[in-house]
Amino acid sequence: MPKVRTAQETPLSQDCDNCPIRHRAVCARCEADELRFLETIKYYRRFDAGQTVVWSGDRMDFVASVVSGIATLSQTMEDGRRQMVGLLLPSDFVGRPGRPAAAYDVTATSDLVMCCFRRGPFEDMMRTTPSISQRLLEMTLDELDAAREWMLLLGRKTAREKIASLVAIIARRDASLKLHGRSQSLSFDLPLTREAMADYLGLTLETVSRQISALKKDGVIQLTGQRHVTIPDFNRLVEETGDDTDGGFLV
Amino acid sequence: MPKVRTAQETPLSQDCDNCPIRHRAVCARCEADELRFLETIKYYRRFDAGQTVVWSGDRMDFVASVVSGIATLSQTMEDGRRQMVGLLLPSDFVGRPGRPAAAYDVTATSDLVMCCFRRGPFEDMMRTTPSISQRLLEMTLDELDAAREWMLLLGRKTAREKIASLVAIIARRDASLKLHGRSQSLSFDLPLTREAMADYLGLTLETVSRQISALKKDGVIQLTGQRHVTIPDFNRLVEETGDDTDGGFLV
DNA sequence: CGCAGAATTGATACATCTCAAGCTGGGTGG
DNA sequence: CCACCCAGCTTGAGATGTATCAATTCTGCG
Repeated sequence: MPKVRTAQETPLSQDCDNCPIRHRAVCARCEADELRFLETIKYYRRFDAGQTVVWSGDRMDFVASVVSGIATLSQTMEDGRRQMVGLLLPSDFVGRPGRPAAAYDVTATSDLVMCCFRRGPFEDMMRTTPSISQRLLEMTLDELDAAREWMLLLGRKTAREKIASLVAIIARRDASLKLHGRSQSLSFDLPLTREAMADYLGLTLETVSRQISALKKDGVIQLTGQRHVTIPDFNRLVEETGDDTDGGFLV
Repeated sequence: MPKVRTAQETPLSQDCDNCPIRHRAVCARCEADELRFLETIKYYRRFDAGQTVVWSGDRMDFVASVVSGIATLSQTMEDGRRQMVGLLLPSDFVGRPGRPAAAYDVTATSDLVMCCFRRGPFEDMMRTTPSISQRLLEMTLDELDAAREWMLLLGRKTAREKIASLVAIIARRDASLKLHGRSQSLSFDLPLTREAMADYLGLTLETVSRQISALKKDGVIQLTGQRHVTIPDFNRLVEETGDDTDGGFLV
């Protein structure tokens, strides 16, 4: 039967105008002439699910946008304890202008396509092109808010609240992509293994599994197979997250 | 004996040239004429230790730099669980351009002086002055790195490692202010109560107290009174943090 | 001197981790 | 085509680190 198709096989256009993340990525505010320049310093790279994009400490000669798929940022301690510190979705930015080495491990969680910009020319462009650096500032401030939300989760939430929060975040993102209404029942695949969820939530994978089972038993979520989730009542799920039920949601 | 002097009593110059944070704050890269403009939109505010600067959700018509003293950013859940998500030291930036309301509680941990810029004019200036927005981007990227380091601490470190990490961070900052050599014995005051440390570390204050006692008993730190700490061997302390002993330290 | 806030210390409870065994589903080789 | 295999997942039993509840003890200050 057909072998799994690896990510390298399909070619990609260099054309920024038809790019699916054109209006959300770091280039969102660029004018036509600026895009033409970006096209000269960019190249696409594809990774299969599970592949490592870069290791922490490796030299990194590019910065990039996630075009499709999901990647994670994580840190590992000497004895192997691991903490995910970023979940990168399409349009998110990877790398730090001015920094020659990766500060975190970057891993493709699904098949992944990245739009890479050679770091030197990109840095030059940032100096002269406010539309790039202003957009990057905005995105970085959003990421900082998300990181702080995550600090509350890691420091103070219970295992059950952590799982509910993660499911709610994935549900929200999925809903925003599919443009559903809010209160009807939502249904989507979890893009992470139990182990990756554990790394994200500061738990063990056994605890993740137990809490998912508990939320299922209590009717907060329904599972089809191991990855597919249905949310019968989104408000009920939000109650389980420990967050304010009324507004105030960032990112 | 003399009454505690409240923060309001000493007047302050508006002169940016003599500002103690001139070369580290958001204005670090400004030219003389840009400073002259900033002087027209800025004002100082003082807060006593313990005072709240703003509450999460409050309207916030300014952004600001910490001139002296220490402030914290924190989030509170409905049932009172609290997590600190930022520790603001002199030269750090408070507030988000473009956001009309505070996203976090901001509290003065010590007597505090802030240099506030009216938000509207500051945002206008950002659009036209790359030296401001580029510096802000750099500072925000640094904060994001610090937040991610903190996520590792919150998600994966033991209580003992958390305390050691906090003490090491305060020691490093103190050393960088005083320009000590690295390995000689360091000595400084903890700028936080046990409760504030607990909020920072995702622990209870009892656990903080116990772990400080344990590090003291093991000779990793020495205590004079409840707040003053001496580090006889900085490398020994770093070993207790769980971090890589060799290089790779961010922020 | 005595009070109030901050910190320490003790005893116990409990959430999560750890170690271990078994399950499930999809791909593969015989 | 079937049995096997393996990664991913679930479940169980017991260990352990931290929280919780409750007394004291410090310390600075009025």
